[in-house]
Amino acid sequence: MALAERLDGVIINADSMQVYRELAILTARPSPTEAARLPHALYGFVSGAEAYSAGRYANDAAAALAEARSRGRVPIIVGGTGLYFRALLTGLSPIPAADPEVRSHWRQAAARLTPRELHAHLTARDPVMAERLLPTDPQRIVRALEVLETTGRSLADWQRQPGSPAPGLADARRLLLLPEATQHAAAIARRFEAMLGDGALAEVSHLRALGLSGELPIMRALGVAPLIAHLAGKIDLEAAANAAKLETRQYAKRQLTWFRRNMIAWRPVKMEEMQRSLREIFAFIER
RNA sequence: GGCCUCGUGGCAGAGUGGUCAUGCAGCGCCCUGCAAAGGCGUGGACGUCGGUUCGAUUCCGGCCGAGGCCU
Repeated sequence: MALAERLDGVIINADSMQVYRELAILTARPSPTEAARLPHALYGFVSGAEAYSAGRYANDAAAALAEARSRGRVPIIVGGTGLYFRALLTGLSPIPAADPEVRSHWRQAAARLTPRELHAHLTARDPVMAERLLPTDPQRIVRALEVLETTGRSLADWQRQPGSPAPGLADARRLLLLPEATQHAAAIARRFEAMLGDGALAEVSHLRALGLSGELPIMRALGVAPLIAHLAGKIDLEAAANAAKLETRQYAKRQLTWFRRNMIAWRPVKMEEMQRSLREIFAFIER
């Protein structure tokens, strides 16, 4: 927010869950007040009934960047989804979107078959990808199968073609906000309690009433499953909160593993020091 | 005071005279269109002291601790 104000910027989302309309509190989306104060893009604009994707994000974000440019605003891309940043900064291989029917066929197959059986299908059709993927990884096996079937070419083949970064990001300044490790668990707990105080339970209750499939990404947002279990009378609120905090900690850990590996050249900023470092951060951005 | 049951890794929970429980958590890691997803790997234990035995977490005894019943 401080950067956006200073630079006359627009804040563009890079978080896979903050795109969904139905979940504002639980995904820690910018509040309506914040959103009114400064231009924001790609927040809460997708129905939870849809499965959004990195591919769609790459297109939407490129459009948001172009729009920012045309208005003379500085784009400030903010979020925690490493793959979305990769999609923007490195680009994804130019693979056509999977045919919806083919996709749903293989996803249903995945629900019915064991991962190994699914993998056997892949081995029969695309030995190269089958070799590359573990027979225990149904999600990626499905992806390989649907790409092969809709395009007639192996995913391995497609992935040999490098993607291209979104235009204008070559000289992007990259900041990596990092939590203080020893205080992270406590911060996560506090954040979840605050979400409950802000009405997360009611939000999930509305989401639950939509009766969406549990397979959809929105239903896998952190805290959704435990809060639904509580609403269904299966566990008490404290147990639900503990479960939500636990899955958040586990997610944060995976996230950090990704960052360590993929965001090596980013400039680290300790979250606790962000306020104090603002001047320094401005200098880094504006150099 | 007596009798009985029990005492396994952070937690739950099997089991055995000599070889591995397992699950969860923790820790490490992977990642090109569901990524807040999906997947892989991994340390750590048998309350304590003695006895029996080639060998005891496993059998026997003392002690300590927990629970139950009786007085």
